[in-house]
Amino acid sequence: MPIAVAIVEDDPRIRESLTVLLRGVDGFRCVGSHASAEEALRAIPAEKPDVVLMDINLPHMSGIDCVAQLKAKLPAIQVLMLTVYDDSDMIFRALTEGASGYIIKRTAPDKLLEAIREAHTGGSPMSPHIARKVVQYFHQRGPARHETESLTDREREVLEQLAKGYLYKEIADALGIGVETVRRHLSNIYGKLHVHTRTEAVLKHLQDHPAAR
Amino acid sequence: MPIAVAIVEDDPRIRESLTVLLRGVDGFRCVGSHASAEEALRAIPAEKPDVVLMDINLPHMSGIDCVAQLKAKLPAIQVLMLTVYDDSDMIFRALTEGASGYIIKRTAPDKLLEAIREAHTGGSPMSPHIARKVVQYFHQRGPARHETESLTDREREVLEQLAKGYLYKEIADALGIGVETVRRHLSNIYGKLHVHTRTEAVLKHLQDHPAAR
DNA sequence: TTTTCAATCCCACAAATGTGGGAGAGGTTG
DNA sequence: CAACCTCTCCCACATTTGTGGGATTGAAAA
Repeated sequence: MPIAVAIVEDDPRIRESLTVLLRGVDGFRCVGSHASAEEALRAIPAEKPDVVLMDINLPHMSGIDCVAQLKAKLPAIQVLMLTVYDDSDMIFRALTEGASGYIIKRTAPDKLLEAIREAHTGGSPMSPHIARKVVQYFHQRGPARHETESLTDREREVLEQLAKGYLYKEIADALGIGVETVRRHLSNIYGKLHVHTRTEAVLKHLQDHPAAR
Repeated sequence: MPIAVAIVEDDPRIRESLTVLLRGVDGFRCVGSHASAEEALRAIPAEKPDVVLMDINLPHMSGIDCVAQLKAKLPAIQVLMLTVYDDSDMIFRALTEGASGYIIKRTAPDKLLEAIREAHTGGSPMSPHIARKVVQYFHQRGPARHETESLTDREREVLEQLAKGYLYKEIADALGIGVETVRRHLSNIYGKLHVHTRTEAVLKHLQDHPAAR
């Protein structure tokens, strides 16, 4: 069963060469190619591709906005961003909007085909240079200080609720305890973390738990 | 000029097979292989490898702590985590501690060599499955809502300070205005963001500015 | 010009938060 | 057993934060 691929790319030459590439290789099927985000949004739901190759720089609506709308309609679809830009902001925006991978355009054909295969099997292919930008995001936020290590399990639960923005009353209800107890826990937590305000405690929590929200 | 590689891996068989692989291929040079993090920390500064292959699951000190100490001593070194685990927490901790890439162990030899090359040339090779975990981190935090768009420039400045955990007094000093003005701004900001507490506002800010902080 | 709006500040009141004290129940460890 | 820790709750007080009502200035828009 070949992988159904749709292309969204405004440059006719690139669009053509991608189509030809996909037609000429076993295991792939090109089910559509579109010159604009608007056209893609109209046609793709009917084409039911497994993977979409999406240029970022499209005439009216950007590829990023197109991903957002496409994923809203078809959550299961895998979108690979295909671009010449390696701007960090673009990368993060595309990823948060639901893109599965991010490939730079001058990637060799065999690598591109491999990327499509990987995206289809649940992977997230990224050009090494792009991946580095993503990794730098984690480097930049600095190592976890593990300051929340000294907290007890219960205290960690309280802190987690606190980091969601709940009031003491709401935390108490969520954990099935009294507000006074929440206040007591927080007091102890603040002491251990060497902070004096709610926001500081939340920031320390977020630093120690990158994945949490 | 071959790429100098050091290995940190406690399983003697895997360590040996990696060493043999690197010795047998042009363009690579194995400058050291170590069975423990402690041994690696002692020896690697003298071996001056370009790239370190680091197992995560080491006997005493974990590979993650080893990366942290290694990067502290030799900031320019590139560390590739090599592991069987694809636990999200492990991945994020390794990356924040300074690892450049993250490869699962059952990767084919030619892919592994390519990963080492990529790491050496400034890329960040990640197994597709690992990359997907990283991408999911961005998906999970959801698309930026752009709710802070309606804020004025000044209000955005205030919110940014707020998100650092400062007291109103400190924000006022930082911006050279009165506390009353800060309170007024915050009041307006809360109205626009439809929140009623400091923490909720900070969370919205962080959602709109992933890279911030 | 009139109107609108952002930014600045003041006041007052209510609500939420931070900090100190104490205390009892249950569990673990030496 | 005694010492210690965790979790639970109560009280009191100070501080910080949230909300409403004003008011002035200056710049930009109608």
